[in-house]
Amino acid sequence: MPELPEVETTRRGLLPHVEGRRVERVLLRRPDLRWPIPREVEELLPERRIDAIRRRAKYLLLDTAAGSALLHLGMSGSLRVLPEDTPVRAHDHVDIALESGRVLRFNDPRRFGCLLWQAPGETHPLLAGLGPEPLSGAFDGDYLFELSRGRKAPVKTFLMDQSVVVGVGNIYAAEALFTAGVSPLRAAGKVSRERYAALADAVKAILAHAIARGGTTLRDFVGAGGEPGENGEYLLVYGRDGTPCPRCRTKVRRRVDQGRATYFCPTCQKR
DNA sequence: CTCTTAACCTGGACGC
DNA sequence: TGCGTCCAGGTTAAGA
Repeated sequence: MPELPEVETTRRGLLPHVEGRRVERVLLRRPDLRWPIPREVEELLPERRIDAIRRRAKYLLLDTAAGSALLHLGMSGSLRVLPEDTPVRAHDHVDIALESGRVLRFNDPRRFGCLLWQAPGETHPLLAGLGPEPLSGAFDGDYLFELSRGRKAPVKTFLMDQSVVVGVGNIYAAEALFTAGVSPLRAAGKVSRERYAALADAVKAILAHAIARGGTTLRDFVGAGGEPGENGEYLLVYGRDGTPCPRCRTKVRRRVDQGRATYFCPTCQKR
């Protein structure tokens, strides 16, 4: 579920409640999510102050002097700040209780998310090899153009490859390709420099707008205060097969490519 | 290297 | 009401 805007929305919602707070205790209701939760989470996090909450790609890092808790929301995860006596619901897997009387609660029905640990000064293997942040200056059309030469895989797959650029998932890839007028099925290596410039601009604009609207909620996602994101109402093609293209009124098409549903306008996206 | 596919897991929607 | 099938925002591991 959560792509960059949803993770960033979560980070911003957690910030005022979590940053600078001391952890009182950690409660694991199961020993694993996608992977086993390392012992450092239980052993090193309690009594530590959370100095900062950072986002890298779709990961959140809770920084302490002893190291950083590394979280990923997977497809269905959410992190909320709640009063500590809030009743537990299904799939509430982890509580990080704070001295403030509130609890940071990790809920994840499908358990594709993870909670790992990064030692001070180290880079977790999952963070090594990630591409640039899409909202940074390191990401632009020329970067995409140069990196894509010779690539035969579809440009949508290329755009969702976290070693190419981070944070773009199935929803925002479809939206950006539509906005840039690029066919999701075109080989990445066949897209022109001009189209990549438009695509990079579209990625930046679409992600920034989605963050401003608190992310997209299709099913599970809620922000740190439990509120759904409002960006779903602004999607142009994702999930809208059969409805008129907002630009030319041709019916938006859905097809499955590389095992993922993709949505596009066959008239507007030919390049 | 690049690319493709299966796998992980649960729940909701839909057809019969 | 119940059951089978398909689908879902992500990522990795394994194989070609």
